[in-house]
Amino acid sequence: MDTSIIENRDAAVEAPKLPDEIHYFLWNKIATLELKPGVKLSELGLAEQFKCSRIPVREAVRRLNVEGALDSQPQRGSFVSRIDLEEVKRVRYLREVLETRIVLDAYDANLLGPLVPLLRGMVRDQKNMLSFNELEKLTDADTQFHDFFYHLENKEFVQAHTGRYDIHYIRARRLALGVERSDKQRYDDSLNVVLQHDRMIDAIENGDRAALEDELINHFRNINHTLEDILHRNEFTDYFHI
Amino acid sequence: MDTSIIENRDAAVEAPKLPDEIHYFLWNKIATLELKPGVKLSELGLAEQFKCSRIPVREAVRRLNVEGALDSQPQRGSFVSRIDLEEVKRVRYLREVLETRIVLDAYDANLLGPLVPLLRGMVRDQKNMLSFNELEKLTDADTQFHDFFYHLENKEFVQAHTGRYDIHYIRARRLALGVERSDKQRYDDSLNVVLQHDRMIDAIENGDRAALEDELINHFRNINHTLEDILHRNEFTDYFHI
DNA sequence: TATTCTATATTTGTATACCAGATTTAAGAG
DNA sequence: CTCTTAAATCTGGTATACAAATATAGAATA
Repeated sequence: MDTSIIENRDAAVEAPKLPDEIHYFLWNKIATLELKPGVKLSELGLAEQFKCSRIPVREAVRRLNVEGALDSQPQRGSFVSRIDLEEVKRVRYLREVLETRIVLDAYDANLLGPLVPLLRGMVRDQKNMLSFNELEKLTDADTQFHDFFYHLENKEFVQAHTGRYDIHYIRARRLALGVERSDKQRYDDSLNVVLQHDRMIDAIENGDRAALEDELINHFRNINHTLEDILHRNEFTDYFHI
Repeated sequence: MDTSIIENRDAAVEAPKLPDEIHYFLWNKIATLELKPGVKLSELGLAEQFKCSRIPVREAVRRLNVEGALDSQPQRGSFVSRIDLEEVKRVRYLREVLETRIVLDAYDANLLGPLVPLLRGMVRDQKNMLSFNELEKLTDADTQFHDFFYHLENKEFVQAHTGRYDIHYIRARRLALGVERSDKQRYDDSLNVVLQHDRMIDAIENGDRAALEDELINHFRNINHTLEDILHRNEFTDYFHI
């Protein structure tokens, strides 16, 4: 009896399938704007790049189409989608409603008061990053600051609906926060974000629920103002849809 | 990868494609429970059914996998997914937060007061359907009643995040409201729904915002109770995951 | 009878080939 | 030099074929 081969299907760590790898690769390239909106790709070219046939490539491409990252047109090609501002606005609204509710629920459950010192420390770190002009680190710290509340309420799953995986929102946020803007713009925006965090904690400390809600809603509307500013300056207009 | 060639033309010629048709057909069959959870399909069998090759079928199947409607396992087959109760609970939470906010926003904008007679008429119609035991019509009327508020606030897009296209939530709702339950159960549940609608309008009429919010939250939690009831009776246990 | 082994059938994953339509290129007329 | 037009090229859509893994049914065995 052959007992050398132990079959343990459930515990087996499945290797990522080829279409998944291709999808992941392209999604990241698109999300980071490394592949610019409007750029033309072709299934055959991708197949050569990944040294496989068109079939696995095609599966990844079709999935990217469904996700809105690619726009494939028969007999023309597959194009990196332009950023859909309406979609960004929709996601921003969802984030305003859902994340505001989660923070306020934590507030109403009296979870936030005892955490004020911890939150102050997080914002203090953010201020230090700002003073050292570590804006990349600050962006990550901002993300962590917000994730903190999701974890506090065990509502991590909601993040899937607040733009974390939305290719349009992700690219808009990158444009708004990333290296595409000038150093002064990035510093001003980052300072604004940190000051907003400070005022949120003030509201928590003061027991001012309405002020906390206002600060939250205003905070999530930042991206609207930044995008309007970018479009007003006619920067990156070819990155956007219409 | 060539990123130098930027295609500026965004032609938009839409034609119904074979994979889309197959996807739509299967999605509906699954959503209506006509294809029962756990049933095995095969790409080749579907290809024969649709009189085409496996390629278009495969595209539809892969998309259904991403959407959670199918679970394809290599060299085993493609199985209609069982209903994921955790996913249903997640979607129910999103609906509670988002739809409650939308109705309360309309209330705060003083849009609902003048509409009380209209809302009363809708509920009166629902009561008539109930008295004539037209439960299918009543289910549609319930959907319309809720859609009314989305349209009032121009937030139709939010419906995409409140279960309208979630295959697990849709099937759970169908089990909870549909012909799978006994006539008495369906009548009792429907009566409960209509009475809840009535109490919402009462709260609007009385200017009792807190009561409106409570009724809304309670209303969206109905499905939890119904599903617990179904599982407690050991009905349709093979429809659910674990 | 119950269990194990084996040949066969089934199913998904992938490669290759071909098609139809759109685009690009280049030749030719004015 | 510009415009027209037809051939060449590129691209996604589909069909067929094969490979690898799994399931199934029947035979062989204890």
